[in-house]
Amino acid sequence: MTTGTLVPVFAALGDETRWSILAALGEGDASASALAGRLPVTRQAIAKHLAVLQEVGLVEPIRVGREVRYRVLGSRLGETARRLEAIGAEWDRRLAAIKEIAEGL
Amino acid sequence: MTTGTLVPVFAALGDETRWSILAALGEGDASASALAGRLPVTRQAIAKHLAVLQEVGLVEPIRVGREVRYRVLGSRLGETARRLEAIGAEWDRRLAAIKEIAEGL
DNA sequence: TCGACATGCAACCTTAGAGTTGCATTAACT
DNA sequence: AGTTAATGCAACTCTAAGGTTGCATGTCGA
Repeated sequence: MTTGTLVPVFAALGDETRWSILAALGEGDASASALAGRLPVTRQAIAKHLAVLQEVGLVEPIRVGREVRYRVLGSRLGETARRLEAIGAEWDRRLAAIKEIAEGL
Repeated sequence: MTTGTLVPVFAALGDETRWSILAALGEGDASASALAGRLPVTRQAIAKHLAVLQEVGLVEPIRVGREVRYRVLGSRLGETARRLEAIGAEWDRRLAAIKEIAEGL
């Protein structure tokens, strides 16, 4: 699995429209044109967003005849979540250690 | 705990400089001025970033005399991670369901 | 009280990105 | 082959965000 850098993934997840796209894809794989029918933005705008999502591995393109359907990669979301969880835990550990020191234990 | 919207948190985490700040704060609480001494950006730029991080609950201000130190809230990172994990799991469940249907099970 | 250091506020610059329109291209289907 | 519907590419607009400089305000300490 492409464990690329984490920050761009968060940047990709930091946009409401992209979450709308992900939500729409949750109903089933769909093409940029199909998504444009359901969302209040242009097909080209959606195409750009899909490119961003694909870039960070959150989505996968699948050619079906003359169209390109996209599928959400839940595993990537899970992987990102686990890495974030690890970082959060690390901070808690540090805070606990600092607290002990502060309390003279 | 302020379980505000998720997207702004990701947007906040989607910037390299802010991660630098979080990393620096990992060494211990620090003020904007102190951070400016360690990072290649202005104090004011850091102040803006800290405002953003505080806005989404990733950081907490603590007045210490005439200065304002900031502390990372690891719990917020953990909370965000769990919510993302849940979403990822949900997607995996959907994909599994779709696969079953596709295979005629 | 006065100087030094820290924060707060405001105006400004510059670029990245979200969105648009328009056109070219490719590929399915009759 | 020709039509239709999809994608791909390019240029353009506009706003928000990251960053800067400058100055005002506030507060600790000698």
